[in-house]
Amino acid sequence: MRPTVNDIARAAGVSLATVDRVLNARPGVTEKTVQRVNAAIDQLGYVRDVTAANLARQRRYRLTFVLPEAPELFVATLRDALAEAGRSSAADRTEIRTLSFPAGNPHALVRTLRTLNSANTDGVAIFAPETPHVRDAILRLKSDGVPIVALVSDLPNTERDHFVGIDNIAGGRTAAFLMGKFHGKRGGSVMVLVSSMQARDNVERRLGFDQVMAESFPEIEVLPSLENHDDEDITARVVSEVLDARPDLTGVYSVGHGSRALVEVLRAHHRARQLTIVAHELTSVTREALRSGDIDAVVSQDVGHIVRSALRILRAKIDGVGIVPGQERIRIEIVVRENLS
Amino acid sequence: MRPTVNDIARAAGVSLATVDRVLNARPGVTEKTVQRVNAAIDQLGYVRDVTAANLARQRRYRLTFVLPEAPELFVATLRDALAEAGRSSAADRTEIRTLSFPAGNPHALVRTLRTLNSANTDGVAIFAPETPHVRDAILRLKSDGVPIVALVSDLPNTERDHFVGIDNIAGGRTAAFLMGKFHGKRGGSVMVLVSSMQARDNVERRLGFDQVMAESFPEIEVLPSLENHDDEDITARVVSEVLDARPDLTGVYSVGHGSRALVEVLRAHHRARQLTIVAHELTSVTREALRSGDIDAVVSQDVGHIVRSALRILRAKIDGVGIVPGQERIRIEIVVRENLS
DNA sequence: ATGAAAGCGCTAACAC
DNA sequence: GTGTTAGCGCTTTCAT
Repeated sequence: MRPTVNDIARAAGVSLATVDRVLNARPGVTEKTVQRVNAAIDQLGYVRDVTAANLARQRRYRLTFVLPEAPELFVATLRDALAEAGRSSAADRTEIRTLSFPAGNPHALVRTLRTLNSANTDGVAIFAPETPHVRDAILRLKSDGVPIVALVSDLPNTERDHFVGIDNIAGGRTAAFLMGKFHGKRGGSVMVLVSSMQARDNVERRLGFDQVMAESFPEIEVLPSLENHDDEDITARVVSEVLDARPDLTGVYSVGHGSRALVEVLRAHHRARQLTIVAHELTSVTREALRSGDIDAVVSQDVGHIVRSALRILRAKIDGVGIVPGQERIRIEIVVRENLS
Repeated sequence: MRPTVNDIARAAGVSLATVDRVLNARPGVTEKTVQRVNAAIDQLGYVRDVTAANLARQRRYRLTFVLPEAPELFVATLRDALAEAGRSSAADRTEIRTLSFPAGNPHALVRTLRTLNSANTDGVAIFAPETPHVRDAILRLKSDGVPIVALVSDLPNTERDHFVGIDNIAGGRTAAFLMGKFHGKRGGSVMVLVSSMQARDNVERRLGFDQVMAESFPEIEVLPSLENHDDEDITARVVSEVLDARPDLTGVYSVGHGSRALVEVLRAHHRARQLTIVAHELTSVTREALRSGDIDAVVSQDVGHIVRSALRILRAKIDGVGIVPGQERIRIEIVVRENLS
């Protein structure tokens, strides 16, 4: 039988209330008593039953997800995963609220963040680019005692409690490895399409991609980044231009979270099948393009895992308990036609 | 505020005990009362608090894992994952017991299974080949009311409650896709090394592999399976023979759970780098061989995920609650040098 | 500074 | 058949 607070109380010769005070590091206990209780705790090997504690405490976890209002399908899949998680969240006493801000509008984002405080939320998960004002808003929330996790794109200068997403440099390296290996030993040139060089994840992916292309596949020329700012018209135009200008093109690397316009243009030009195409994020578009053979490989991250992980981590931070690191490591998934779930 | 049993009792005009009886489908309640309680339940939108129920019930989950005593590193990684899970299992009132049987000894396995019953275990996870006696032993356990999940290799004729592992046909298809794509458009021949054609997962992988090689890469010849029965000496010998007999060999597909001897022989013959090599399961050996470039790709399954999933599913079956399918889907992971955790 | 006692949402004896 | 009551392991007033 596992020892309970009662066993500790008896062993230490104090009351339940005192044990509880020590357990929760609350003031009003003599140092000597604290010692005695702690001695009993590790002598009996006590581990507190978090579920019982939460029951007594009537704990609810009011968690807020802050997501961009963006056209990319990836964000939609993330929202779907969140909605799915919301369905079973009542069972874990979790209330999920989602706040949206227009992508690329840091002011709106900051305004949104300003509405949040420890009185109305117990934890925040945020998918947003890091700008100075955003950083300040997050620091304020943190100092208000609200745990924060960064989703998908890290916010390294905000003291966020955790980053839930893939290592994007390694993601770019993986994309390059696949590009090089699928490409074959002949020379060629690869177009790189990014959504924005402001987005940290995009920059990191491009960096990793360049590293491996240079190291391992020097015979392939990597063209300068084309920025599309997540605008499908821009994408259509710049991709068309390159396609016309470079009949020798052999590959395309789509760095950002959206690939719809790219796939459409490549198909219209009848170039998709001859090119080696590597994209990021599994969405209805990339899924279908993998199936048809238009895209060769997708480097992805499991949005369901990201959401569940964010929830677990926030709850753990709120409860002040540890996490299982292995369970929270978001893997860099490689998806090809044959392992398409 | 979420409604509680008290609210239901009040609304239905009955006592707590009666609500509890209805909730747990226990006998001794008039049909009419049942109706009234159920009406109140869905009128108030009641969802039972499973943690509170488990607290009151003092529920412990005594779970048994039955694993082969096998030389392959993969089994060792599975055991490690289990040990890791065991460390935090006290928090979820779960007691994990591991039973081992000598690989390839169905009698010993059956003897082990016979020691199990509903009095000494609440759920069983088993990684073993399906033989008639094994099937009977499992059916007996099932009819004793013990939930069963099959790990890694399915036991489809045993009415196991769930299979926790990858779709091995798709796993073989994935391996073939990588083999073909990495191989390049020249002809060639691929050696296939299986551990045993008795093992269902091996057979399925080989099947999937052949499908895709025939469909998509007909220019590559796929050689007949070489069985090694997980014996490293046999592996060394047969691989050496083929290597000598087929200087035109261009690829190797390692189907089984172990690849140590294979990697060693290929290195000794200085053939690893020129060949396209695809193996299964991420272990210290395949990890190192990916890093060195000796193995090109590994098709794997996350053992940590497998173990956590098995635990969640068994607990859910015991509690009679549902699972989140997306969370329990074991992904077919593709691991290359650059996304090596 | 410490303790007694009630209660969180649910289950399970034991009455009636 | 149905209700009363005492917990499960922990937290939290409110006394002392």
